[in-house]
Amino acid sequence: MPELPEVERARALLERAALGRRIEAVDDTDTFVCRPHRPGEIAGALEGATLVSAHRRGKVMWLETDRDAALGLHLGMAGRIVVDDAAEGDPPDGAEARGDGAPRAHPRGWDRFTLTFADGGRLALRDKRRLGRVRLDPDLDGVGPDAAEVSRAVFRAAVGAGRAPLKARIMDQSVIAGVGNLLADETLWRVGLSPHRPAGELADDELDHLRRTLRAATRDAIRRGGVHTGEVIPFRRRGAACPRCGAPMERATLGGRTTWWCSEEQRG
DNA sequence: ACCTATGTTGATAC
DNA sequence: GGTATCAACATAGG
Repeated sequence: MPELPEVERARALLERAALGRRIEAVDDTDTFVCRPHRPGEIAGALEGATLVSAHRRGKVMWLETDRDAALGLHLGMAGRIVVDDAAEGDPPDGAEARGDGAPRAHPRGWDRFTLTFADGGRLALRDKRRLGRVRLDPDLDGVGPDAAEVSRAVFRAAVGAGRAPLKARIMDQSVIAGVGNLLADETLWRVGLSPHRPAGELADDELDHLRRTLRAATRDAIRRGGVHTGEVIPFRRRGAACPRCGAPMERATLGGRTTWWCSEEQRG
């Protein structure tokens, strides 16, 4: 699930539901999710601290505390943030208990990291695949500028270089941060650019158009609830036709990820 | 049963 | 250094 839009919604949930609360206990016993920390290390740094702010760059989130320690959170491939047993996007409280709402996406058994607050509530990283990650004081050195905020000049210089295919370039988190597989396909389809174009061959006006469209696609996805709400996402399947022009959608593996594009509007 | 697929990233090899 | 490939995890589905 989680690309920039999902992470931003998770960050907003943390901001409105977790700030100001005091941490009483920490479960950091999943050594894969909490690597390279030892069990108890994160707990020792955070127990007794109060959460004061929630931040994001690309797909990396972190919570600052009233101590010297920050709590880094990465949702990986399937992670969600759950506060007081409600995740962002869940049906209203009580719906599940009454049996008239959609079931929660993941049972509590997939909580890989948990903060228990002094008020009795809890915050969890719920992640069935365990590819999410929790770290103290996360290192942001290798994370490029946020895809939703990068300036035109920086975007031109960063994205318009190299001979890797355009799709691989915009998914490179050290180049710009936040774009994943679905947002990349959605954005390139909206612009009408081939995912195979060598990034360094793009003209400045193409890069500007790409940046504008990426920001629009990102905004739309945040507002609508996630990258799966993209216009072309339902057409990423065998036999589908482009919803704009009717030409066949094509598929290939690019940058290690399954890529779909319109055979007509996104010619190389 | 067996094979593929999946929104991520990081280590490794060329 | 930049780029490509595979492995890490745990499912779900054909």
